[in-house]
Amino acid sequence: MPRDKVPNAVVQRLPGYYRYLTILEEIGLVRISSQQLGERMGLTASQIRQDINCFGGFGQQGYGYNVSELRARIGEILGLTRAYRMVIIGAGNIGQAISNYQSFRDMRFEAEALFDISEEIVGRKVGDLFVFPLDALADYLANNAIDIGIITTPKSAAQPVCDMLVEGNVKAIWNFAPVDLSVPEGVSLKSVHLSDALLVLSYHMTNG
Amino acid sequence: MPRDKVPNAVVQRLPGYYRYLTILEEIGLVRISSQQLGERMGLTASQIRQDINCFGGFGQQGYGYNVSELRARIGEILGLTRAYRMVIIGAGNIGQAISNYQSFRDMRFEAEALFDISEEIVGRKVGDLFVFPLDALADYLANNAIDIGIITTPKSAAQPVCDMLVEGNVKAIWNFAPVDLSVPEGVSLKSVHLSDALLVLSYHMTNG
DNA sequence: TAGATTGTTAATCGATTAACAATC
DNA sequence: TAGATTGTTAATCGATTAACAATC
Repeated sequence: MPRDKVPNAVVQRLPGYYRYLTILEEIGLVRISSQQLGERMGLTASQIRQDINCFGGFGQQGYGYNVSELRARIGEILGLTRAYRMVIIGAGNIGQAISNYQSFRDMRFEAEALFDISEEIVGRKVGDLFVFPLDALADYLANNAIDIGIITTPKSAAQPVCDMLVEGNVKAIWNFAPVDLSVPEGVSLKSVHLSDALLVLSYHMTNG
Repeated sequence: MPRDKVPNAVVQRLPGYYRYLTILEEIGLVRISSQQLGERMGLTASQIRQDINCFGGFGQQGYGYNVSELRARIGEILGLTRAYRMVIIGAGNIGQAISNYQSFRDMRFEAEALFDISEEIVGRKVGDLFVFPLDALADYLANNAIDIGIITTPKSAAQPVCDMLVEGNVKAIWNFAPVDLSVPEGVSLKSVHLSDALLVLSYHMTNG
């Protein structure tokens, strides 16, 4: 039912919808109109109806949307109907932070192993996860169907690690190293440049 | 020279320009054309010229752009001509990761103190930073001109902490708690919802 | 039924791309 | 000078908003 050229702008907003609808469901709200949802999320009612209608009519005229149903549908569209297995390469601060992030687990994005090259940390545990040597990564990927590889290594290691992940049939890569990686067609890649946000803040502090 | 209604899309790309130009300068490249820069960054030459011309003509016909000069100009526009003082509220994994992030320091975004409520961590050091009790935040802000407050607390604490930061005259807030905060006019706010990126990845893995 | 609100088409706005004269 | 590449205007594309008939 999805597909059919969903505009990129809409895809980027889906996680926000899911987040808000989860909160609304938690507080026990049963129905909501595009108008009300728009006020909370800072979008126009019109835009919300347009967005949702990319995927078919989940609403009911004169009533609005059923919160739980809409949340469930958007969850399906986002692919949240199954668990995702993840490994993290780089057991530094960011790697550790991500491995412990509760909200990922709540949505069944499950980090199951850390890999690093540092003698100091290999063999230890971080939270409940073992830290394996990087040398063991290829084998691990060969024996486990990992969906997502998360790269939190320094710059220089990022592309080689990325290649190992691709070789090991990972379907998506989430990169925190401040480099732009190249992946073959068919592998999804999302790079996070944390400092970009700081630069936008300093831009706004400086100008207007 | 800046201002004059710089489109938001352009502002969002400025950190990327700065990042690429820094790399190009490091490898010793002296000049670059919009064509070449576009190939590296995955943008069209036309877009690059449009973007740069929001701020005035830094290029030279028949030659292109001087890498160092263009980088310096964009740095100025982004407000990187001075240091920014930062505090981090929440000394958990993410707070610690951010306090240690070398690339922030390189651009003179300087975290100088952590605050937390946990007895266990208050009074300790994380890297070179002291962890102060949250109670000490108001005083600290009164006695130090802090530019940026970074919130890495749990959800429930985020809005109260945000209010304290605003009260203490912080100019910008960078929020990692998974809530949408409200700040008065004049304070910049950037919320990072880390898991959104995972959801976009699972969307792409699921659909096409 | 009458009132409310969706689904959807049309109008507007903003951002990207194309084109080319200006000029180094 | 001739060649290259910018700065800038015009054309296209995509995304947002407005409007309203369909319908619950």
